[in-house]
Amino acid sequence: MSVDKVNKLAPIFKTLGEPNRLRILCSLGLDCRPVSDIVKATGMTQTNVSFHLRWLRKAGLVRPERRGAFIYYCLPDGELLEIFDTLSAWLDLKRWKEEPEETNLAKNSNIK
Amino acid sequence: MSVDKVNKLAPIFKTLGEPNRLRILCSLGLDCRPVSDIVKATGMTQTNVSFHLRWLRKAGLVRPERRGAFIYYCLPDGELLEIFDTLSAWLDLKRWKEEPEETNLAKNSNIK
DNA sequence: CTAGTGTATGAGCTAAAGCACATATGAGTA
DNA sequence: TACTCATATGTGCTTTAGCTCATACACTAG
Repeated sequence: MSVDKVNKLAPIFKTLGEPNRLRILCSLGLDCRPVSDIVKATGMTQTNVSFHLRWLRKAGLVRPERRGAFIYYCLPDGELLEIFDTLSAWLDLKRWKEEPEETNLAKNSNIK
Repeated sequence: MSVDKVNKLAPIFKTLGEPNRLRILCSLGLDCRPVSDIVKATGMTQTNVSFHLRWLRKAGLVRPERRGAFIYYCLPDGELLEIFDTLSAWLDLKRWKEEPEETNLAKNSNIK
């Protein structure tokens, strides 16, 4: 994988790596929703939702759309959610087992 | 998407969101490589590579395997890299355009 | 125009991440 | 055993992310 790809993907992963931002994407699903809906759905403060929406906007993962006094946010499409599912399934099957509680690679030679 | 899935995915995304960690995964590809190889390939310091490898281990994305004096690191399989490609392609096609340099949603009503 | 609602922004605090230096551990070798 | 190489860990520093409070901005209704 190229340097370019790393530079493109890392900021996206970083954006997705914050649980509240992932919850916001989650709560959007395939619909467009106003901020106030997201606030209700997630239980986060309005300020904090707006804070994270800025990250998501800058990452290009959501788009704001004003409708009267409200600003609706939408995902580009459903594929991102599908990628989440693919990754989730992969994690369940393939991920290496967690190292047993604080394995100290230097102190225990339990590796082979 | 459920709360469980968010709790499972967010730490993975967070792990992948650090450019140096992504570069390390990158430099592994489908092979198993010793730390010293990663150091050479990435130009990072040994300390820093070890620091990030710990994150990757805890996330279950790499596994250490001692071979003599060396410790080799491997990915579980190639699917993770494929997921990267899928996401990368999606970003190229579907991602919303970045908001024009510091668009201030409060100050400009250029949103329809 | 004024008041009220919805949302974004700025300042400031705190906790955590990223990094390097020094050092410890573990394996191989003489 | 003692020495060297490969890698991990501990400590401390600096930067950044996440959060909240207060406030500004945009729109609507009267």
